Amino acid sequence: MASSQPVSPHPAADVTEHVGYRLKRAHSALRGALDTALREHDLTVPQYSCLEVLALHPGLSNAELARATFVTRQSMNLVLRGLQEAGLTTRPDVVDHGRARPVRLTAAGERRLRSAQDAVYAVEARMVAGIPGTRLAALLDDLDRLVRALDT
Amino acid sequence: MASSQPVSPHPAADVTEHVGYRLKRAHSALRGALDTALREHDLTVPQYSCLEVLALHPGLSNAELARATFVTRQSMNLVLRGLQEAGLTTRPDVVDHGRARPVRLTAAGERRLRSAQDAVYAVEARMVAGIPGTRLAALLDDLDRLVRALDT
DNA sequence: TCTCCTATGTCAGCGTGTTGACATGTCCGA
DNA sequence: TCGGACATGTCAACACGCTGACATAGGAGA
Repeated sequence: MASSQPVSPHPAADVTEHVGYRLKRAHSALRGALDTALREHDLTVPQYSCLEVLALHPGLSNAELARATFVTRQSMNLVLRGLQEAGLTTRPDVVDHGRARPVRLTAAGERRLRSAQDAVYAVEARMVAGIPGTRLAALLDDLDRLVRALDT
Repeated sequence: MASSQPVSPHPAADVTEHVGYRLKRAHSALRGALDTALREHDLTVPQYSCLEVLALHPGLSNAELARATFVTRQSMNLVLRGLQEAGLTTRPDVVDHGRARPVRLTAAGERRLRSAQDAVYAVEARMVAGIPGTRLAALLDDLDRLVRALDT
C-alpha cells in the first residue's frame, strides 16, 4: 500500500484510510472533549472560540468574527446574541460611521474566558501528548496544506 | 518540548498555532467542499457517509451506523429518515429477533452512491494533492494518535 | 423464574450551521 | 451627482448534532 501514484478513482482501498475520514473522526473527538470541558464553565465551543478571538482582537464586527472562526455571519450572529444575553460581550446599538458594530468583552467575559482557557488548554495538551514532538510541526503544516489545496 | 509535565497553560503563543484551530479549519474547508460537491447529487455529507458505510456493511442498525460515523443514535435516526423518504434505503418495520432493525441500500441508493462517489473522491484527491506523498502516511497516523490520546 | 443490566429506538428541546433573501450603509467611478 | 458594486446585519427555513428522557427487547445471574 505504498503506491505513490494516484491512478485509481479510489484514493485508498478502505474508507478508514481516507484523509477525510480521519479528519472527521479527529474533529469529532476534539469537539466532544471540548464540549465536556467547557460545560462546567457554561460555554459552548463556538462561544469559547468567539471569546478567544475577541480577546486577541477587541472590537471586531460580527462578520469579521464569523470569518475568523470559519462560520457564516448568520451563525455568528446567533452566538453573539447568546453571549450578550449572558453579559459576556457588549455591542453598541448605533455607530457613527459604518454599519458594522464592534463587539467587545465585558469584565465578566474576560473572567469567563480565563477560567475556561485552563480547561481548553488541558484538552489540547492531552491531545498533542500522543504525537511525537518532532512531528507536531509537520502535522500543523500538513493541515495547513490541506486547506490551501481545497480553496484553490 | 518533550517535558512530560503539563506545566505551561498555553500550548503555543498564537491560537492559530494550536492543533485544535488547524483541525477545525481543515475540517471546515473539507466540509464546505463536500457540501458543494454533493449538492448536485442531492445528498448531504451525513447522508453520503451513511450510504458509504451501508455499502460496505449492509444490514447495519441505526445505532451501529451512528457509531461508525461518530454521531449519536438520535442524529443518525434523522438522517435515516431522510434517506428512506428519498427511497435510498429500506428498513423492515418489524424484526423477528431483537429490537435493532437492519438498514439496506435500495437499487436507487446504490446508484446515487456511485454517482456521488466520483465527486467525493475528486475532492479527496484535490485535498491530498497538496501533501508531499511521503508524509501522507504520517499525517493519517498522527490524526489517529490525536483520537486515541483524547479518548484515553 | 425473576430481576437487573445493557442495548436499541424514539420523542423533545436546544444550539449550531447552512443557503437564500432582503434592507441598509459606504465608497468608487462614470 | 448619482448609480452601482460591495460589505454588513438580519430574517426565515432547513438540516445536523447534542443532551436528557423514556419505553422496549434480550441476556446474564441470583
